[in-house]
Amino acid sequence: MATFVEPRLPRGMRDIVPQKMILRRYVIGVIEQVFERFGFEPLQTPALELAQTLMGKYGPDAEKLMYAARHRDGKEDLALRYDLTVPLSRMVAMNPELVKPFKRYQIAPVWRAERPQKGRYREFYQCDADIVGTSSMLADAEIIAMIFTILRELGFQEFVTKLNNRKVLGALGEYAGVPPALLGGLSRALDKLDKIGREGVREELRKNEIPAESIEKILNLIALPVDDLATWREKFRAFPRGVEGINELEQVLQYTRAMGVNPARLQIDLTMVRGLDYYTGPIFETVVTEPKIGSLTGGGRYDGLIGLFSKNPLPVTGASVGIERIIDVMQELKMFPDNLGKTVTQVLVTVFDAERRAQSIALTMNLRAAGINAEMWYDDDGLGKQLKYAAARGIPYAVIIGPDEAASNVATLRDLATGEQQQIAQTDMAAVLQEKLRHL
RNA sequence: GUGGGAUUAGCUCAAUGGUAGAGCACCGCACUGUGGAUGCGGUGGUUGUGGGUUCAAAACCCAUAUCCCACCCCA
Repeated sequence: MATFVEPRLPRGMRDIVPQKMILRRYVIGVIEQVFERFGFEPLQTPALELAQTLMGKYGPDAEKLMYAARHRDGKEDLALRYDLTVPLSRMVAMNPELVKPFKRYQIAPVWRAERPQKGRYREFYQCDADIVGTSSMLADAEIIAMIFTILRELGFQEFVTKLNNRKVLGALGEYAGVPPALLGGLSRALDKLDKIGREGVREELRKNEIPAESIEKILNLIALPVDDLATWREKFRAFPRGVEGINELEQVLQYTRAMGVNPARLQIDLTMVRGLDYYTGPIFETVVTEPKIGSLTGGGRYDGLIGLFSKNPLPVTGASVGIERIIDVMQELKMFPDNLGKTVTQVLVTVFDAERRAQSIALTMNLRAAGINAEMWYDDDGLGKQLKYAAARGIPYAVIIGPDEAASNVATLRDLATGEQQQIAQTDMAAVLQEKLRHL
C-alpha cells in the first residue's frame, strides 16, 4: 500500500490555477506594455541574493521578515529577495558600464514572512520600474504619470495617490526639535493620523517619548493646509532640507500636471511615510478605499542605496505596482474585460468515431498551423460528452466531422454560446474561425 | 510576533452529547449526431490533524495546522 503525503502548501503560499493565470497575465501584460511605452527595459535577477546584500537596507522590522536560505554545503549565507529595489541597486553597482539614465522594469516574485491576510501573501509578485542616474524631479513625475496610466488602463477610476517627501518629514522633526533617534517613532505616529486621528497621534507621540513641546509643534504644523507651499517654505526658512523638500514637491506637481495627471488624484499628504528606510526624497503611494485592501502601488526616490554597494553613488527613483492586490480588487469589482474568457483554447475539434478520426486530426493541425488554439478529443466518447467538456472549459467553438460532413469534406462549426451551427468546407475552416475569433 | 473568529462531501452550508444531512457540482439514465433546460437514480465524509473527557463527541477540554479579522508592517 502506498502511503500518501498529505498535499499541503506552506503558509501564505498559493497555487495559481490556469483560469486565474489568464487574469494575471492580462494585468501583467498591461503593466509591461505601459512600462515599455515609457522607455523601460526588462531585467531579471536571481531569487536568491547573498544575505549581506539585503541586510541593513530596509530597517530592522523588515529584516525580521526576510527568508534565510543556504547551500547544502553552507558556504554562503543566502536570503530570498525581499523586494526588487535592493537587487537592482546591487546589479547597477556591479555593472558600471550601463548607459545612464538606466531605465529598467522587473516583474518577479519576492518573499516576506508576514502573517498572511487578504491581499497579503508570503510570496507575491512585484512589478517595479526605476530610473537610475538622474536627480531630476522630471523622473519622479514621470514615474507617477506612468502609475496613473497603468491604473487607468486597467480600468481604475477611484484612486488617490498621496505624495510626500522624506526631506520634509525630516525637517518636520528638526523644526519641532525631535531628537534624530526618535524620528522613526515620529514617522510611525504621523502615518496613523488617518486611522487614529489627531488625539491618537498625540497619544502615540507621547508613548514614543517625544518631548511635549515638540508634540505641540508637530500637531500645529500638520494642521496647516498642505497645499500652501509658500507658507511651508516660510516655516522651514531655517531648515534647508525642508525647503528643498518643499521645492521638490512643487516641481513634481508642476511636471505631473504638464504630463496630464489629474491634480485631484495626486494629493500632498505630509503624514504619509512608507516604512522602508532607504527613501530620501519624494515618496508616494496609491490607495483604493473600496474595497479596503491597502496600497496598490508605492514608490519614491532613494539616492543613497547604490552608494552602499559602490563608490560611485547614483540617484534612483522608481515605483512598485502590486499586482496581487490589483487582481484581488479587480475581481471583487468585476473589472476584467468580458472577452478574457476562461481558457486560452479557441476551438475543440470533436472526434465522431474511429473512422472519422483522421479527418479530425488533420483539421486540428490545419487550424493550429493557422495560429488558432485548437484541441481535439482523445477517447471514444459520444458528441454529448465532448461538447459538455467544451462548455465546461469555456471553449467558444466546437467543430464536428461526422459521416455526413466527411462525405462532402465539410465540417460543422458550432458556436457554444449561441448554439448556432453552420457547415463550412474543411479547407475554409481556419479562415472562417479566424474571422469569428477576431470579433470575440 | 500578539490578540480574536472560522475549519463538516469538490463548493456553499445544516446537524447543541445519542444513526452525519441539504442545495449546487459530478457520474448515469430518459436522449447511442450535439453541452447549458427538466425528471429519475447514483458516487462521494476516519467532521483539518493529534490527544483527552464520556457508556456515547462534529459538538466539551488541551495542543497543533491552515484561512479570515485586528495590531504591526506592507504590494
